[in-house]
Amino acid sequence: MSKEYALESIEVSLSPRERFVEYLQSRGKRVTQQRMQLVDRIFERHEHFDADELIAHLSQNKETRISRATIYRTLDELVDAGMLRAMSLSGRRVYEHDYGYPQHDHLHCKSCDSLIEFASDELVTLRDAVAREHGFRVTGHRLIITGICAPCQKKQSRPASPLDLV
Amino acid sequence: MSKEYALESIEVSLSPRERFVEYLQSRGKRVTQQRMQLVDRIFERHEHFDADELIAHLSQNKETRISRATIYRTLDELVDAGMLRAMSLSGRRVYEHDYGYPQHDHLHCKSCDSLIEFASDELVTLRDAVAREHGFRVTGHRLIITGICAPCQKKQSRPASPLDLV
DNA sequence: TTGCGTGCAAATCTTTTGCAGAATG
DNA sequence: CATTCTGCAAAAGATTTGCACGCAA
Repeated sequence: MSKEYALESIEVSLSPRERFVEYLQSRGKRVTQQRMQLVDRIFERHEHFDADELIAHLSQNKETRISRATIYRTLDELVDAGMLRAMSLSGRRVYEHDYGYPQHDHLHCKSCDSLIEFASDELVTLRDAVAREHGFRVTGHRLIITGICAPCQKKQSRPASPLDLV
Repeated sequence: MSKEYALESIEVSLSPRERFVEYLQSRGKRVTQQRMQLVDRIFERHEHFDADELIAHLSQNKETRISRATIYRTLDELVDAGMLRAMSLSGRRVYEHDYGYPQHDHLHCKSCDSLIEFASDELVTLRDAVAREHGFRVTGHRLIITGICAPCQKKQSRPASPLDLV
């Protein structure tokens, strides 16, 4: 998974933890240890991750050993809360921050599987224009540009993953 | 899955079947009944489909009963041949024609799950500009705009599918 | 105290794979 | 005739679910 960050984070008034607590309470859901450990862990640093990576990291520490089921359930809640975005890459669900982080899209390298972020206002303008033509009410979008990143071009085309699924 | 077509098909010199045969032969692969029945069926009409829909359709006819495994294997070959494109929507792999059909992107309605196609040259220009800035060599892209389509807006927001996964 | 949440294991769902027999070149 | 393909069933990988018990409110 990518370790490249292309963008600066943006200012938010509540910490991710506070924001999640607010969300849970507004829905009559409980503020549990597991949920708190998960938000903390997830927003500790900005990177793309999947459920397995999260489980692997958390289970290193005896204190934060959380079951698979709970992790999947909590990830869904964070998506509902609008704090995470999910996309699927090669059949696997990948998450990224959607709280305290600006709208952006990705360049996906087929060779090393890294994700490079970029932001484009023009894209949003274009998107809205297309939607308007179709009487479509936009709630979001996802653009993934696939190809080979600069470092991999130098390394000379290494075999890419078999299925170029996005 | 969507039944809406937004674009006109484009002229191609070989029929999908001929094109696939050419591909198979160029790779020393065999032209089997199953493969031929599949290309025929798939290119019979332009729509988005997944492996299950294909299996369901084909097994209605005793003559074209093809095993799941062969269907998956052939879909991969058609993708390799550049005749189909795959994307994943809500965790399921969905295919569409990439032969005899122009480059395009989609509006995806969260309410009725339909896919509406649109083509935009500007988008390609924008894509190439972004990639150039990053020294990225583009091989393709996928843009999915999510929201609510015009018909669904009228029907008044019906509950959307739980996971807005793209 | 009253449920909601968690962990566990089993169940699902989708796609992949090993292998023996069938079909193609 | 030599292989490649296919079908079957089992395997694999990811995510979901039922249920009994524990914990938050």
